[in-house]
Amino acid sequence: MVRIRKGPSKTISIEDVARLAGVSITTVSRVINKIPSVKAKNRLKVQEAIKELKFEPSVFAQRLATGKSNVVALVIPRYEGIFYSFYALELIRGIGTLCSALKLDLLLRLADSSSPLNLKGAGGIIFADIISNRSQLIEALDNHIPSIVINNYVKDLEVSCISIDNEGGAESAVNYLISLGHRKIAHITGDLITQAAAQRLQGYKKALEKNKLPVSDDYIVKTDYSRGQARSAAEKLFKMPNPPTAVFVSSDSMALEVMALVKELDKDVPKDLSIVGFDDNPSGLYGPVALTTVRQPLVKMAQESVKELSLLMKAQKPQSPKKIVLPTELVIRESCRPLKI
Amino acid sequence: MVRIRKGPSKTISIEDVARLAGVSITTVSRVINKIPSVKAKNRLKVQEAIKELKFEPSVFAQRLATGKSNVVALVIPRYEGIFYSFYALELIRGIGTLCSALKLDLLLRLADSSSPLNLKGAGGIIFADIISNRSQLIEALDNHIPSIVINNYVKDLEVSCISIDNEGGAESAVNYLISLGHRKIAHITGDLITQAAAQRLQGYKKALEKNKLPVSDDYIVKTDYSRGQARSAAEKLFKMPNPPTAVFVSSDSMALEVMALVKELDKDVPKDLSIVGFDDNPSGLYGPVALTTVRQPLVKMAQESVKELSLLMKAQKPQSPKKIVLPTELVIRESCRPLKI
DNA sequence: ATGAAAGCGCTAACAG
DNA sequence: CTGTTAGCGCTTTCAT
Repeated sequence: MVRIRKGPSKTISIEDVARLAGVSITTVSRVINKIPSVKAKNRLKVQEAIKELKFEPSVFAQRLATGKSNVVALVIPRYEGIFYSFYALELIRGIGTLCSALKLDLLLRLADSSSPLNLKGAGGIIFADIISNRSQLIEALDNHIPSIVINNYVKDLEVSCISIDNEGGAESAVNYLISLGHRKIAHITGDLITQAAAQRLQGYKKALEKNKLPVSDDYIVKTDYSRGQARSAAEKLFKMPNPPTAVFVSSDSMALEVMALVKELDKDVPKDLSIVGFDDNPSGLYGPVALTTVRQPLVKMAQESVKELSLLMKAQKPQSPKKIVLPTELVIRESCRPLKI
Repeated sequence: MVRIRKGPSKTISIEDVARLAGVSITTVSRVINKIPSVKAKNRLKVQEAIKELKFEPSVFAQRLATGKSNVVALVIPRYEGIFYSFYALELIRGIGTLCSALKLDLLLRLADSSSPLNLKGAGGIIFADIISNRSQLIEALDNHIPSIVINNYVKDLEVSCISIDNEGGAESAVNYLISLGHRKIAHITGDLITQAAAQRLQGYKKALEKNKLPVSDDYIVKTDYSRGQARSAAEKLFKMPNPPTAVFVSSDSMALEVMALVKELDKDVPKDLSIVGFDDNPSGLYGPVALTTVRQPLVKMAQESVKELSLLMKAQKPQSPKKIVLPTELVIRESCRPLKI
């Protein structure tokens, strides 16, 4: 804990402003809170006094008095596979930008698993992904703190969530491959502890099944989202007696790794292997072969969550939770090609 | 849907605890603040009451009463080249982790240029990079808010800063290339609006000069740190009548792009071009040719900054600022080779 | 349209 | 060792 103002520089308070402006502190408060019922003349005097004194109302006093807080806590699992990604940064950027636009303070909390959440002071909470920290979400809900979950469809709790149609996205990716004539389609998963990776796997299976194609466990290789494991996964696939002609990879960064490996083996993408990623990470654009991928609206999800949360925070009565699933979009570029039969 | 416990949740205050425990609120306050002078018996009663009521003191009331805050604000320029990087994520992770260990709240503020900083409530500020937001730093200093700057050596202000020896790192990279026999060494810079990129350019020049090698502007290509511009830069270099045999690139992610381009042109790293990057980004490890690079202690810098700041926040008197420059380390891998003469 | 006064929940002298 | 009593700076009835 720290002494905010030291020594002689006493904090200027609403009272100083009132004195200088020659009005009551109530009037000053009204000006601060933009309550219309203040005479224009007084309003002006107060505003001038505020400017002259460089007065800034104490958030702590305001919050004490109102019981409201405009602090948004963003809870992100301190989980390597998640945190180290294009995804996390996009999220933070999207949320950070909108928070500052809406004058909300953004509190960042890297959550280690299920340790009790420190709720003090947050007026609202955004849970980014729920990985072994479900109890924190429940705690927040129990305490009636407006909360919203993103990138995770939570169906069994009364909480708003905004997630992404991972299953649909995966399905469309695999359907595309099938439409190109591929039959031997492998899937390199992300970390299945995340809902996104699990859903993408589901989508992959679903597409195969709907097209009456066999789902072989040999063609499904699990990873932790890291490039290292993506590489091993791809190596494993290539060594198979009956290797796939196409692969759907659960993230772009892993897909790029697979692509790199293919080249090292003196093979060609898409000639020898068609690849579809997931994310629409800009990195996919730079290589010699632009990556075909599934675009997911990360920034939109982030921003929607802030908007939605700020609504919840303002609302007087508890709102009925919304469950939003954002659509994805297949972005066809150069990493796939029709299979010659 | 699972129904979460609902009901009139009046905030329980220190007074409720006092009543239940049969003591005064002062005693409760003492227990909360771990002041030893409370009889064991009372302490126990209070602790039980706290547990029973699930009481959590209001941070706002505490801060109002004490004038102290344990909130650390992290100010990051909302600057694409910076923010979209390995660097930003490492920083956030390092700072976030240590803050939660030290029970400090982390407020994230994406700063758009020089808009006035909203100081309210922060007990301390970490400025990550200073890009066109110098006025915010000065504002913080003027208000005697403990502040610390990282990744930027600010020599003309009385503020502690922890930066990285970019110049030295660059110099050692180029020296290494020279020791390998290279004479035609190019440099692809980062965005020179950042101090890091500017210092790396300086280091590059210095190394050449010390070795009596000519510094040619043609060999220095400026970028904004993006992979796209890195690619163009490399293309430009290759098209030169007298192309370089080695290139020092201001970031690993750009270096990887250059490497990719070389391969596309059916040339080889390091046979046809030696490359050194900067960052020690794990991505550099995965390709067929591991990237030689300059390791910078990003996480250490982040963590040191929190430690240092928490000291400043605790200190009663203003401390004399420390200027720390963290060393880098050349990590030799496979992307360079001796030049045949 | 404005002001007086009563809190918001907690800490910090200052007695006892 | 413990309780009483002022505030901290602001919002919010309730009068005026």
